[in-house]
Amino acid sequence: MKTTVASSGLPADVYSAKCPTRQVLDHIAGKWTVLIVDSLLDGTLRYTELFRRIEGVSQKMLTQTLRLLEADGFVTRTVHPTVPPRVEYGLTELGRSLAGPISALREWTEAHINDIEQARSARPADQRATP
Amino acid sequence: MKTTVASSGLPADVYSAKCPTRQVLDHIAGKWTVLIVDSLLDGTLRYTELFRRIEGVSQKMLTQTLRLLEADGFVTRTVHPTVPPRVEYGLTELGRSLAGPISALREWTEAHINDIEQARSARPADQRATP
DNA sequence: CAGTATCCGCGACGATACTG
DNA sequence: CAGTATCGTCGCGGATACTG
Repeated sequence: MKTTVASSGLPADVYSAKCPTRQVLDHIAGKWTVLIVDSLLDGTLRYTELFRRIEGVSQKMLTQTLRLLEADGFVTRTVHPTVPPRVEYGLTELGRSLAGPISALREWTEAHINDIEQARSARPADQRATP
Repeated sequence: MKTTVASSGLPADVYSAKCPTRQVLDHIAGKWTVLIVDSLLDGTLRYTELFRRIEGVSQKMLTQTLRLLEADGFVTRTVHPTVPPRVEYGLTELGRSLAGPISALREWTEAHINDIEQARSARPADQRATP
């Protein structure tokens, strides 16, 4: 099924540099995006919970990526006006739909890591076709 | 199913900063990776064919990403010693296995672009929980 | 054709400090 | 707790030119 982009009337095509799908792919394909969306699949999490769960992320990148995901309509941000403040992040319906492919990518990586490490160590010479 | 990383004996976990799966995720989650792997799903392509198909990629990034995918064992590079040279890129078995989740991501993006653009324009105010 | 090689700007990203 | 704000760097990535 081919989708037509409503705003432009052109077909959706990530191979086209000008197609808005390309920019969305850039967002989705970020490493922090994968880890955040996958984290929220099991339920909402607070800012600090995300921060601790995703090792190596800086506050800046976590906040930045969350804002981006919010703007794209993947993530909800709920502020509880308590003191101290409590902010819950969760997935929208659209976000849950995205979480399928995203989690598949994480699972694939964890499942095939040994194949990959083996390929890296057993670096073969260039294959040369015999004419 | 939980995978154990052979080289370290630790469980595979992309949330751990030191786990090799994290680095692999970084490679896989690159935008050019998605477009290249998805392109090769239908069969081998020559360098120039990839270059023309993936709008906006520079020679440098195309070559660099191809080398990375080759080192990780996802892509084969076959040089035909003709003149002019002919270099064919294809997927390994591991690469074809990766192409499933990757293509799902591309398809999801193209299918949901209108939902996303709608979410972007209809930027709602912060949801505030009523205490 | 299928790449290297080189230069370089600029934004991604991390570290640190501060705040409602 | 959940962020901003600010600064500094580092390497991503584009542009251009050259080669087997």
